[in-house]
Amino acid sequence: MSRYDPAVIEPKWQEAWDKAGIFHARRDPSRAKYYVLEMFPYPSGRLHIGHVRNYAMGDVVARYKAATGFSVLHPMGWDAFGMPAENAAMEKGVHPGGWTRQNIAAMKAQFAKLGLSHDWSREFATCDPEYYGQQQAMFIDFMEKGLAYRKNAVVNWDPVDMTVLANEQVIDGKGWRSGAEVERRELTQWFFKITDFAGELLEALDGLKDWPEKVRTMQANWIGKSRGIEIPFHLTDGSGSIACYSTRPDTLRGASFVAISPDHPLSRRLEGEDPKIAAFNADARRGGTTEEALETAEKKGIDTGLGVRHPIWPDRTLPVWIGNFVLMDYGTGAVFGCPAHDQRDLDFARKYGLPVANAFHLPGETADVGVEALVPPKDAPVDYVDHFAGIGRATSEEGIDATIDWMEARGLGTGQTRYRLRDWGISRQRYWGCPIPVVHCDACGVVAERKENLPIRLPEDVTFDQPGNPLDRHPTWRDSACPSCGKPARRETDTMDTFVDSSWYFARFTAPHADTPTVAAEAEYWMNVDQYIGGIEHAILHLLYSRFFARAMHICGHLPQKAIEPFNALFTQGMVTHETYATTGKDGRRVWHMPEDVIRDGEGARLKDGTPVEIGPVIKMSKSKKNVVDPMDIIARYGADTARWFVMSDSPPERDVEWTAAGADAAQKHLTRVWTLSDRIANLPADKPGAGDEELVRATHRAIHDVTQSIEGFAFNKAIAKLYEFSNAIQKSDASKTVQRQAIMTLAQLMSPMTPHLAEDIWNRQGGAGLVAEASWPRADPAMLAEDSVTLPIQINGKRRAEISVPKEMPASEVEKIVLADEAVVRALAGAAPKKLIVVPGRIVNVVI
RNA sequence: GCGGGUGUGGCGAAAUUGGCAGACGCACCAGAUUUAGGUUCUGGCGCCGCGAGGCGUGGGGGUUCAAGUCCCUCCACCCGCACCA
Repeated sequence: MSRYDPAVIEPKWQEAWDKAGIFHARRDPSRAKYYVLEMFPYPSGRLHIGHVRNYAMGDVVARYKAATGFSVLHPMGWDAFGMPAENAAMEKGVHPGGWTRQNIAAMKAQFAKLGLSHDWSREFATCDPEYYGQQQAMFIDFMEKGLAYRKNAVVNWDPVDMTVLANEQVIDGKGWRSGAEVERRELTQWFFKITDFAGELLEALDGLKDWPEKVRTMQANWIGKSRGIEIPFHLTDGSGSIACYSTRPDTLRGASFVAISPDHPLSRRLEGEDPKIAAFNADARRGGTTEEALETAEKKGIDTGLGVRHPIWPDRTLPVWIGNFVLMDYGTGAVFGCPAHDQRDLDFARKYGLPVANAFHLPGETADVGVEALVPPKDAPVDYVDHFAGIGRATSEEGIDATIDWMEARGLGTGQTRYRLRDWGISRQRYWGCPIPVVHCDACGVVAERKENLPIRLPEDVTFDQPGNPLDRHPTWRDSACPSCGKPARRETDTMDTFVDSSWYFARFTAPHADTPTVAAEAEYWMNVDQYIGGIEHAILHLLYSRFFARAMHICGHLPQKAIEPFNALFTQGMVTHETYATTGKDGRRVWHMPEDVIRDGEGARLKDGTPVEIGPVIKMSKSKKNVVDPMDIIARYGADTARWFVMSDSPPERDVEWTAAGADAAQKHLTRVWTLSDRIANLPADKPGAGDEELVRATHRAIHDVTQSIEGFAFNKAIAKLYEFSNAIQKSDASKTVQRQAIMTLAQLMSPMTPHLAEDIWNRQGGAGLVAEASWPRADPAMLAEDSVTLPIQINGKRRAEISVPKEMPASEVEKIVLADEAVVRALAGAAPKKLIVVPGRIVNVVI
């Protein structure tokens, strides 16, 4: 009698797969391809359980698709540039490259233990010069096509670390690392022209049928299309005009002031003339850009003393204010305020005593706005007051359309479609990123490197003992020659945002070591990614950037037209959560404890030394709350198959799943049971008489059908439930050895996408040919799915009262006879005839009395 | 504020086109095996009720022979965006 021992069988089968090389993707035009991709990890040094869930799901898809005959591409690599490596360099004095390489090696060893069907022959890290050199080549292509350009921009500047910070790295107005108050600085930065594609990126979302609705909506909101009109308001002093953008020109009658941003050119000019304005603007700029700061920020303004004429009624003069709430980088940086129909304008008007006049009323009402602005839904009819285009009762929607037409026809404004989306600033004052391949020449200006000089490699000899970008203070790296005139020139020392690296890696996997970014034949065959799997946290940035990049790559000839939407289907998996455990320390502060240090019994929990522990909410695993489990510990204790089985078993894949020791124990018990069952079947006498053979054969086909359907529908939890059912059926069966053996082998096959090692071992012990990983997916025989007889529930007035068993094909008239003769029905009818008798063939019967 | 989503036993969850609510698993209860068990096996397990029976898918209303599923309305929670004119 042997025992299920994952520690023995898992390495064994991993080695067998490796030796057979079965996960190497090969371009095979005679077969349909399937490209499944999980978002590649940042090489932090350790896998976490969320990775396990993500890759386990991808592995189910990859192994299933391979079994059903597809030529599968399932690659893996490393998103290897980024801040943590530089932080490690600063804190521990190691080199970011060495640190990253070590982490990659460590994580790769961890990956190996999971038994995933990745094609490691295509592995690369984004910090490989071979990879980022091609990225630099594309940057030059983008420059030539006008997709990459330089401009001045206001950025978050950390004065201590001396670098630009992304918005996400600014917390409460302070640098996340240094804690220094972040300044807003104007710097010349590189941008990608994603705004050129705003409309297309928005419209194409409709075609992404296999993306989560949520992600599509989030992207649509992010792109933020609006339709409006730009209206010049002429200054009364004749010195020009202020262009205001509005989506509500129908409310022009109620305009009572114009507000401009502190960063508006006019505002800047006035700063030099009026110290009070200078002070106001400086104060406004200091205000943090964090959500909290914005939410609590008071709407403040200062009267410039200037006036503008109302575009419709030129004899009316509106004051021009500077408002701290007016954004320079949306619209024109200037708005007209209509207090009656905008709450913010109303608050502002009340505060500074500006007039409030309705542009419309709700039908049947005439009262003017008080403390609450009147903003009805855009499809609700309103009665316009004294409208210049003669509009009476109309919806706001209609009012806006008519107003724009009327004003455009008279040259009073220009209809416009605008987007919130802004160009993607990619410059980072960092060492550990892809160098931007340009040089600065005193004579020629900014010049792209020659492609034959690529890759522009990062220098190895750098120090991190001072803040700022080591590339800036490197003695020789910056020295270069101008590719145009040959004179001495300086290299660009900014590197690219790491989101650039991850915006095209999926395309690079199709030809990972080519000396061009992609290879046409490979991209043509393998693109698109058929199934992409990752976290919802990338719903906007990564996925939007990738969609932009695919379009830009297509324009530069690096991807076929069909790949401009690179991900056919997207799946966002839920997180792995865990209970939290806390005690209260001497200073009254909360002390968190790791699950491995806690003994959970019944309702309570205590530390291993007996101290009672408070059980906290089930939340995403995080280092700070210490509610983490290490996948390597889990594998050492339970095996990879148990970990994989459990993270997919309890909850639907898109939902969070709670990791519990009890759940993991249960998963392992079940796998042990299946293994033992296989062992028992193997030891059955060959001439064992078969009782219930047909029943088990039917159950087998039913299981094939149900599990296949569930995997196809990304319902791994349901697939696992069906597998439980099937193994229970085998357990209870008294069929002949041949039939039981067939059933357990089918079970192994059906389990193989989730628990590949166990499946392989059972397959092998039952004498299956070759590797189960290479076997064709079983097919359900439709004849075996059809049942001969069905159990029909009988309802009386919609309540279930009895059931009958009838042949499946029995005509309704026959069923009716049986139903009317049924004891419960006879009793309920008490001699009367039913009002109605509904027979849904094969389904249900309802007797209405 | 805007947008998206979710509400089903003690818990995680199932439930083709409207057709037996609670599959499967966890926890729990009972029994058996065991020197012992945080083992294994068997059975039970929505709620109320001794029972007959009644009630049950966030609340209320509606359509239907029949509603977790369709319609109206209200509530709660979660997520995303948010001074976007």
